Amino acid sequence: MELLRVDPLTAARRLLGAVLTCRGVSATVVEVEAYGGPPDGPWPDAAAHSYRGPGPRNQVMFGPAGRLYTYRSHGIHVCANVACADDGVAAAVLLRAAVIESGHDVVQRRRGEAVRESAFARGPGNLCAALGITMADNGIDVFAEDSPVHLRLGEAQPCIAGPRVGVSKAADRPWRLWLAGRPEVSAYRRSPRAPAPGGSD
DNA sequence: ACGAAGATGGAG
DNA sequence: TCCATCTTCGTT
Repeated sequence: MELLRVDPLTAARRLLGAVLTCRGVSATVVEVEAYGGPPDGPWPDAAAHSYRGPGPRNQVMFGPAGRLYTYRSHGIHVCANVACADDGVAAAVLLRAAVIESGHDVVQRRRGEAVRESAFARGPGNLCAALGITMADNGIDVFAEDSPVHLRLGEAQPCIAGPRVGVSKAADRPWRLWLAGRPEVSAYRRSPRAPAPGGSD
């Protein structure tokens, strides 16, 4: 996908407003985080899974743009990224929150009756739970017509940037982007292990 | 081989 | 603030 063959921050901007369709649900992406870049290149990112080189878990980050990179977080949750940049360059954009456009009944069933609509896909783990994305989806091309997880890019939209959530390295780098005025965007929580704000980054 | 930390989320 | 749960990684 040509539009995502760019650095992760630019790709993140292009993914805001994109429509994700998967297993009976479609949703508009409203919050993302950029990750990656070569460790010795112009975009070194100590918080990225790719920072210490390719391995079984993160190999999709090193592949072509437009592939889904899923990983398990804390042994419990599934989180999803879209790989970006050129083939061979490790970079990806984490999908952090979305607005459900259709399939509300399906999402309510998946997330539980007590969950409110604004929290349906708030947070990367909840987003995957709502859309039915699992670890079996790792590596699929989200721009292929017959893909079970499909993405359609939208129009460029004005967005706000701030520090990434939950990372202890490069904690102040403003690589989290979101659309203004959206209640579905997750709350900012700094990692308790991150050094004091304003430290080296 | 062992232990700590982790791109989280929900409860207290 | 704490904990569930398990994989990955750094250290012994």
